[in-house]
Amino acid sequence: MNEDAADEELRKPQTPPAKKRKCVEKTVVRVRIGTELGKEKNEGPPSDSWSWRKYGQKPIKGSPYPRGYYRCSTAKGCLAKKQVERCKSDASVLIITYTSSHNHTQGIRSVARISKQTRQQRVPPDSQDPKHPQQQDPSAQIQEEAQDPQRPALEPEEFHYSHDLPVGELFTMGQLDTTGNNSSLSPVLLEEQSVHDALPLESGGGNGSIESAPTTRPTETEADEDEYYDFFDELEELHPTIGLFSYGLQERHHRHHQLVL
DNA sequence: CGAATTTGACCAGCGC
DNA sequence: GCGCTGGTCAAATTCG
Repeated sequence: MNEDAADEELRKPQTPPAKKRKCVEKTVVRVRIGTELGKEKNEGPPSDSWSWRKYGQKPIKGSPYPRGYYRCSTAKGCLAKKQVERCKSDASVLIITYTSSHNHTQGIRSVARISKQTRQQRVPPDSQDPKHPQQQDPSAQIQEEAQDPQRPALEPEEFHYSHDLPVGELFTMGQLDTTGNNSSLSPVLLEEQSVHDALPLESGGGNGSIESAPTTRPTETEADEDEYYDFFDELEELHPTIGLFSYGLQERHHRHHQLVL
């Protein structure tokens, strides 16, 4: 009742609805997935801590893949939205654009456990079933949750989770224009880009490693590469979540190595 | 049967 | 001012 009314109010405000293309807080997250996923649908909506309801899909000019529009359905009246599309240059990369903020909180934090399972099974995240959009892609979940700037007030636990991970080598944070034209960034890297028209990126707060982390690794010999992998294996022993990250990074690293060769 | 998804139409911002 | 494009709505359809 009230919620419906509130929802209607939110959807039919006195101010223009959210059709504005400018001055919208956006956060762009790139998530590497498998390539098989896209053969049936645009993409399996990557999971995160919220429920999303799809309300539209549009073909995007210049991209062979349509863009899906999702609205947060976790809480009624939540204005959070996200757009999911595939990178036109790399179909295995999902580009998720978050807009607006959640007006609620939700704590689902079991990444470490998931990551361990993922490693053990060696099942690539692309095996997710498009029919089951939620809670399917732990790596995507991590990568998405590593940001979430639209969260109005991070709970201490969430804050710890989001910033305590040494994800600097996985994420490249930076600005990009709202067209998503970020050709200056390496296509083989998972990337997280915060586009805050009003809010500058947080560079302090102990997570400076993210920004200062290298976006590309120096050329390595095969011995170095083995050592590199061992490093991640050890990391995983120390921290399962890191291990999950390392898995993705190893994949990328290997790919990069092949490209170099 | 209710909820979620699909899909075409409509609307408004933006570039030329 | 016009056309293009992106974003949203809402009816129809599908799914659990």
